[in-house]
Amino acid sequence: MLSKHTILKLLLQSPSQKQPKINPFRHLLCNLLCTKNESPNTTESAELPNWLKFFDSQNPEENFVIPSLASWVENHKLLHPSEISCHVLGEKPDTDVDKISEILKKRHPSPDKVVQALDGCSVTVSNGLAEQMLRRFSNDWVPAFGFFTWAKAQTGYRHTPETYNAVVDILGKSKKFSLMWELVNEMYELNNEYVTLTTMSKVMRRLARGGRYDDAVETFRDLERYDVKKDAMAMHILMDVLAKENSVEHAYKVFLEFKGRVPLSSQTFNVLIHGWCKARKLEDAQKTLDEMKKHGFSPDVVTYTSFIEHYCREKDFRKVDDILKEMQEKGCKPNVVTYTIFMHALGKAKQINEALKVYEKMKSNGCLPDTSFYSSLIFILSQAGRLKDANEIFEDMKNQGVMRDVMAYNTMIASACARSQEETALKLLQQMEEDSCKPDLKTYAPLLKMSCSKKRMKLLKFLLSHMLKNDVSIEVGTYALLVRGLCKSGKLELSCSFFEEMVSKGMIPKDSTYKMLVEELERKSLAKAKEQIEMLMAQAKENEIV
DNA sequence: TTAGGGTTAG
Repeated sequence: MLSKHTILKLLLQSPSQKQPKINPFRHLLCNLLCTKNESPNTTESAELPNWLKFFDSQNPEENFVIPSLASWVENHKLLHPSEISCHVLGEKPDTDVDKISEILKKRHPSPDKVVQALDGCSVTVSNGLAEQMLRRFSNDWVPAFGFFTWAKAQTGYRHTPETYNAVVDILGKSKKFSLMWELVNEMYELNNEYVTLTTMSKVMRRLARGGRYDDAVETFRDLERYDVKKDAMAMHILMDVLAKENSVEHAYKVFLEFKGRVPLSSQTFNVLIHGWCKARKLEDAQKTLDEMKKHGFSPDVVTYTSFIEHYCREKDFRKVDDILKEMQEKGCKPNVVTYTIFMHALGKAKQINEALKVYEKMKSNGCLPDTSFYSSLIFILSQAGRLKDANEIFEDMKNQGVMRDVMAYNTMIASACARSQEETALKLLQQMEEDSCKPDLKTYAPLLKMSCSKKRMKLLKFLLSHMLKNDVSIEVGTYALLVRGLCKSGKLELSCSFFEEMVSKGMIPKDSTYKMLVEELERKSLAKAKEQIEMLMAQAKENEIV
């Protein structure tokens, strides 16, 4: 029989990377156990692993699961997940995390220095702690890698494949490719089951994003060196990565090279067709479609939707109608993704009434809207200035049993910020927390922008600490936003300090950002500061070459 | 892990 403590621990573990935020079912069960203060009876406890499996197999965004959940949440005063883990499991609230963060936040010049700084700090590392720190510093490879190295040396602690994968990704993101490879090799030597397709997908994606397409392909060719199978799934991932990172040509080359060795499916062709469409190479997409048919595969809803997306991008809505007609003739039903793309494009093209007609058509075809669909709808409505309608849809999502995800919240927050409605925006941020919906960078961007333009420095400070608390790591775009925003509001000193922080993290400011700041310093005759910024920029560019 | 996600500009 499992103790209550063990049950809660099980519930609080994040089941997978795919669901970094706590599954609402788990959340709910935790609360039931905590608030009722009853020890669960034996049958329930024995059943728990099965229940967990069931919960995790449910997509929390699916429609059918939520109505009952929503009313549960209404009727029970839910604790925030962090409160559960702190108070019920008797763990200290966040002090270890804060302690390490304080050390990591100081700008150390190298991972070695980070290790030195961490040495002697009395913290016991756990897997949860490591995951959180790596998330928190995921755009900051020096402290992340330093922490990782330090943790590895702690007695009684061992990194999981997940933390290894996280660091592989962080290094790849910062284009520290040789360090990244060293780590992959280390993983494999440590345990030949540590390196998986998940690991290698990250490697391939990061290489491709860095423009190293051939290296990504080479990684695939060499997969078996790490005991990872070179199967259709791996090939699809590689092709998808290449196509998404702007080289569908490489994806096609991969297809040609391996099509005789790996079983093809409609997915193989769909990846390519989507890639060609995205690259606006319609003729090639068409050719691949012909090839698909030759191999005996009929175009499916994914295939058609890729073409629809292409015509939406071209704002050729007549062609979209043609394709929809063809789908109907072939008995291929559009789904919620198809409708979302079409509606969103019409909305963006300022044809809001046409967009709403798509919504009506979808409903009449018995296709249920999902979270993403509603988010899109809210977006186009607020873009069209129909705030009341947007708000209504946002409220209605709950009643329809559809979870409100980050995107829906982000849209609402951005819309409030665009209208300088500080209070509304912050209330939404708070509501998000209560909904245990984790904010991301896009949540904060409009808020940060607003606090810069309104010269609300206290709010800015609050937001930055809020971000840290939520493990949202600041990246180039956010810094650019802060530097420009503060510069425009005449907060030059602060603007400069963010510029400096950005460079110290190895990020390269955009020329436009740099120019704006320098010109402003010039205008205010702040020669010294200007010199400092020029020096930093030169330094940043130098680092880029190395 | 085949398709949907908003510009950082006045």
